[in-house]
Amino acid sequence: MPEDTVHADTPAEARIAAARGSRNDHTRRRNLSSLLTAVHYGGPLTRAQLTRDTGLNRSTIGGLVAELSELGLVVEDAAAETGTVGRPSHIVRPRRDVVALALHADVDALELGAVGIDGAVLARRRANLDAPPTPDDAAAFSWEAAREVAAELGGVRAAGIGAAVPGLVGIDGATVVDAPHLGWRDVALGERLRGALGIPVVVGNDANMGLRAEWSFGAAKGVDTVVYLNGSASGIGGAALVGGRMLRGGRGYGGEFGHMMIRSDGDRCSCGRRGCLETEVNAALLDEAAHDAAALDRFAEVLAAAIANLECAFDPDAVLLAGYLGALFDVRRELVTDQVRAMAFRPDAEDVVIARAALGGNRLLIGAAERAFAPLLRDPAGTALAALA
Amino acid sequence: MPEDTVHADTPAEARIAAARGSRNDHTRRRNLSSLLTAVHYGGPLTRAQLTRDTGLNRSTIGGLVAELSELGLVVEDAAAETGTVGRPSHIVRPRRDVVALALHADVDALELGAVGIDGAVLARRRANLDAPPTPDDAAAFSWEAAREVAAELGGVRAAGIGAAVPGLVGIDGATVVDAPHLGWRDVALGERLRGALGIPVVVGNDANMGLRAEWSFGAAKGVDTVVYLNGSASGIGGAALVGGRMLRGGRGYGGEFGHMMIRSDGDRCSCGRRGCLETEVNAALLDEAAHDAAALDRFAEVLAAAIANLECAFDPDAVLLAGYLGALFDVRRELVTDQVRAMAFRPDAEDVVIARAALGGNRLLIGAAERAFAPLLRDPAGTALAALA
DNA sequence: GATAAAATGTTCCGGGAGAGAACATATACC
DNA sequence: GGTATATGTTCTCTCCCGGAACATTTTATC
Repeated sequence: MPEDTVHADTPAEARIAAARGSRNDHTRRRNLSSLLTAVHYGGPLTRAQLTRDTGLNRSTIGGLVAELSELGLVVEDAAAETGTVGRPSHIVRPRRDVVALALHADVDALELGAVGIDGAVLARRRANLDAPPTPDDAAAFSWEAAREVAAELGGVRAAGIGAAVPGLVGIDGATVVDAPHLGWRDVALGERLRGALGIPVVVGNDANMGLRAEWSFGAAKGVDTVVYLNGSASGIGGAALVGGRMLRGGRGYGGEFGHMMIRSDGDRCSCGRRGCLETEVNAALLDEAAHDAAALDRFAEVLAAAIANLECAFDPDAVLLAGYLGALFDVRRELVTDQVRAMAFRPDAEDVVIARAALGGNRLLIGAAERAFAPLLRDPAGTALAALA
Repeated sequence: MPEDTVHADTPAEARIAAARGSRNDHTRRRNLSSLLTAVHYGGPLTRAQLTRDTGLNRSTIGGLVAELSELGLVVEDAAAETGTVGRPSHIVRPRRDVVALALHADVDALELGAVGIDGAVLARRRANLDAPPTPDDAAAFSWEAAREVAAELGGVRAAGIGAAVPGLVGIDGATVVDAPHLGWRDVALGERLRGALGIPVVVGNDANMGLRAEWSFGAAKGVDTVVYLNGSASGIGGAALVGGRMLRGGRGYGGEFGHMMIRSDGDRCSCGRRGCLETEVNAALLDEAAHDAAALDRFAEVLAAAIANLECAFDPDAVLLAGYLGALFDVRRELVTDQVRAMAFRPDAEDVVIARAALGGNRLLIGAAERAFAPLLRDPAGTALAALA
């Protein structure tokens, strides 16, 4: 074997899963997780539906729902009118007072929201800024805004806080490795927020969280394989969902499609290379060309080339466009679609749906909250909630 | 929401996993799977090691190993000398008479092998061809070669057969959608082989199976996130392992990095686009330039650009090069490595290992067999083996 | 060479978890 | 109002793992 053969210190995920033995109580945990996850994504569901969806026995579902109810995570309503024969089934719904906080740190604003476990944004605070925020600004704002939001909502319990940042975030979900537009390098934002708020923190790249939101409640709800491109003031962010899992990468830097080379003789990019997607189509260029049809056509073609390349690599079920790329797509929908299909080299290219993202201004808050909810969804009985005074 | 919002008919994998309830016997299945998987990847292991690795109780391991032994999947040897104090632990090893067949259909040859569950290629048959094989050729050869191999080995039991094909294979793992170099389109190879051999069949893209082999037993053993590029007579095949899972894509066509655009003003490719990696570096060009140092440098730079683009998208732990790309890398190792690092825009670029694939001529047979073994590894007690006369 | 210590195999019992049967309950339909 | 249908509830059974107690086998020590 070559000397530079790679061997993992820790076995790959698949092997960990294989290696870890399964004990009897794992079954319970998993089933509790199944139910909470089901009502999280699917909204209020009857116990009968849960029985069918999970394949578990009625009696088991009864016990599980009772436990989730005792944990204060769901409530059971009496059945509404069903329209069908037979005893009506209880309706299980996630409790709205179980929330996650979500912070979005952007170049020109800080925003914090409280998101219910049903995915609804319940309250929000925003601070518009003249200069990019420092990590201290972010922590101070979070503390203040969290207090206000908690007061507004009154007696909610939080699973944690998710923070969306325009930049590279380490695989640890805590360190902002490089956020050039904020001027942050190697910032331990996780620790900072944890210190300020005293609840679990998870930090992530904004594009990743945007896609997560769209996958959970938006235009790509439940789709297995999705490529996502977001155009914003801080460049083009990318993310991908592969087989139902977020593409993370070895260090957490996966999905940086903004620096995909799209024109080998293009302009020099801030990253040092030439013809990156982000230098070929960006906010400034689009603003300049707002009423220049030919220029818009050109940009649309560049976007189409990028999408074609990504389809090549990922063979996605859907490609989602957000921010100014979504706007560009809206005015050049046919051109983009046709170009992508013309450039696709594989069969069934027309199966790939290209669409604009759906969730608008709530997207990042929802996505960040989703990540904060994740541990609770994985282990409902073993994850503590913090009372938010 | 936009009209073209995508909604999956079947929920994404993560949601299926969440939705499917877990029953008590799943625990047993999972633990049997853990043990068989452990000895499959890790070779002979003592029961004590299995106890430590899985975290299960001694007594439980005893019962599980006994069941695997009764199923004829593993044998227990008396302990060798241990050198440590205490009663020596039994050694559990996978039984070599449990095999998978593997077929590689290439433009100029058909090859079939029998691979033990320990990953060793036990026997093989090869037929060199003047013209690309037809599906009938492949089926007839497989039948004949399987008989010979079975006779040579005497009384083995097969989990199934995996077939590696240079082309697009549908997500069903049975249909060759398009293999241009073989001239196959929409060929139900799975059915054909199943009819000929009467054992379970799984068909896959050759690059995918190559990467699987390298991940299981080769240069990327156990690494979580890997990008793989293979140069062969039938072009450049690509594959990626993302978070320990093979990148499949929505239709099964993921990882076609050979058609990634690398020079926007490049030559026209057979796929209709310009400047695909596969047209910029290929076997014919390399042969021509075999002794032209400047040309080799150019090719190395093209390869580096491709790798940089892929690192951007995937942030892999390792990049593996096989076939003529591996050979090119061997003679221009430093140039490729330096160029990739110069073009990488993110921190820690030097963490990414670029290496040549390790398994040589056994790679595809091992990878195809791995896929055939997968169902058995997932559910040792519930998967039947076929006696190979 | 006998004894102690250490590590592992083996056996048996107990507890947790879901399946399923039997019964109870609530609705629609006739 | 009675019946069919669907669901909730309760109880028992089985499966599976953990853990304790004991047996076995090796090394270390006197």
